[in-house]
Amino acid sequence: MTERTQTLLTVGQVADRLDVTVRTLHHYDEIGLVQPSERSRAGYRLYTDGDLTRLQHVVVYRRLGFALEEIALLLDHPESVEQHLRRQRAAVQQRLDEISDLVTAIDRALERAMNDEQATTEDLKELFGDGFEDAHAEAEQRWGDSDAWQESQRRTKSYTKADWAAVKAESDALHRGFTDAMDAGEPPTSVAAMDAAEAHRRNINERFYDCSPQFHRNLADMYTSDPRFTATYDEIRPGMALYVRDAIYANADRQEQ
Amino acid sequence: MTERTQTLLTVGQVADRLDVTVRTLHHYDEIGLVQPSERSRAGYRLYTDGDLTRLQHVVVYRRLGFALEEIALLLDHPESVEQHLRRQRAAVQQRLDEISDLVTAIDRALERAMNDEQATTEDLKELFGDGFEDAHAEAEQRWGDSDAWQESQRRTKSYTKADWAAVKAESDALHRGFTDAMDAGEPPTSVAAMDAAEAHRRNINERFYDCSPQFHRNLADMYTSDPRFTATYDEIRPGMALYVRDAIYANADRQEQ
DNA sequence: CTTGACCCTCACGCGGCGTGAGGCGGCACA
DNA sequence: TGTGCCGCCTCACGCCGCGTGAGGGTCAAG
Repeated sequence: MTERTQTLLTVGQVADRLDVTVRTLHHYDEIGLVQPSERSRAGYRLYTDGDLTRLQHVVVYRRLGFALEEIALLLDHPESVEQHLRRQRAAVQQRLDEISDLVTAIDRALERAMNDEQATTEDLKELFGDGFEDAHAEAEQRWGDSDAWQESQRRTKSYTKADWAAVKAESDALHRGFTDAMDAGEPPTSVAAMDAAEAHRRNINERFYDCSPQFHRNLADMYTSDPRFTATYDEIRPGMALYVRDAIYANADRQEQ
Repeated sequence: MTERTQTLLTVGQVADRLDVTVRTLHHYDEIGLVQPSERSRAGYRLYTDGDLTRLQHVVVYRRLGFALEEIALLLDHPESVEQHLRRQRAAVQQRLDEISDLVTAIDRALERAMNDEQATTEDLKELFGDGFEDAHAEAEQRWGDSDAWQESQRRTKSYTKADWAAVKAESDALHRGFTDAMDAGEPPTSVAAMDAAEAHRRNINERFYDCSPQFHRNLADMYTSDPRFTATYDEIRPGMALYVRDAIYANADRQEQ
């Protein structure tokens, strides 16, 4: 018969042709996936056309996302290729879905990050007036070491302008809770006033830090002892600072039972 | 200030809540990504709410496909989140494209596998007549050890029904090459006959095995010495087997110069 | 005979955990 | 007061698909 003059290729040449690395060829050899049919006397791997064909198949299947072990199965049992392809298609389709979900998730995250980017000091001034910065600095002085302050800082750091707007709105609503009770002639010990106080406490819990009824009393004291807080409240309604303090105390007593 | 009564959670509890494994928590602790703020006297990891929050962020970013190292950066530099998100979106989008390419690639592969599944013996009978099986078996007997036969087997194993149909069509065309020359009164040594022989040789090269002009002579001998081959050819045109043999010899002589 | 481009064989590294092994701690129930 | 059992701890190796050297041989050209 004829002596087939095969073209035998070394690793480097094969690597170039099939666009894989030499290390990859070594690896496939090691695990027995594609072993060169021949070796030169010096031990060089020599790949025949047949080896190349097999390798080409491996490369294709790899691109289709098959694991090397599976590829070995496929090459040795060509009859099961179709089944495998179906399964693979399903798996890849699932990954596709996951990733496209992922893209929309990232998009949503981006949207949030863009629309609601961290509130700037400007934003806060706009919402709460010029005094905000000073008040904040002083509060830091006075309460910076406390757990409550630190937790508050941690939480509010990530507040967006929208969040702060909500805080402002909630704050206004809480004030209305008190003024409504006042205007209706209810005493600070009335249920309406206590409910307003409780809403206030819960809002602090929600937005800033854990505020127990006991701690709420401390706040209440501050509203009457610190003239700036007093002024802020009394500007809304004369006597409101005192009213709020008493309501908070009444509520704290109620809550503790 | 108030004693915040934190709810401290052990690894197992955290794992359940955030749907990660305990090992994952250990890992994050090891690499310093999320370290529990506290430990019990016995060394149990105890996670605070703050730890949980951080962990929650990690879990989200992981789902978005970030590497742990990147996540550490993101958590420590929240201002760069948007940039990262953009980059990540681009990367994920690219993967999405790749994978959807992959799906269509698999689909094409599936289509091929379905439409062109390996030709069955039935198909071959249909194309080449009932004698095919016997002829094949005998050929195996006679030539099974030869390189040419083995290479032929290797190649034709993956031939589809469509391939075999093409082989049949090519074969018919080659026969016509010879009969046309015969009908035109050209001798087997004519250029037309030699060209037909050369086309025949090249077709074998293409479809079955390396067929040198020298080896082609062996085939030619077989066409006249084996009555079944003779019959096959002579059925097309009386004297064709001989004509073909001579044309092949003439062509082989021409090719060798 | 040298040079430089290849080739070889170890053998470790990476990312993100999985999966034991071997040994305490904590809590319920007897 | 034991006794189970579950959960926690700390090593430490394994996995996949190679990347990346180190340390040394081979081969063709000049």
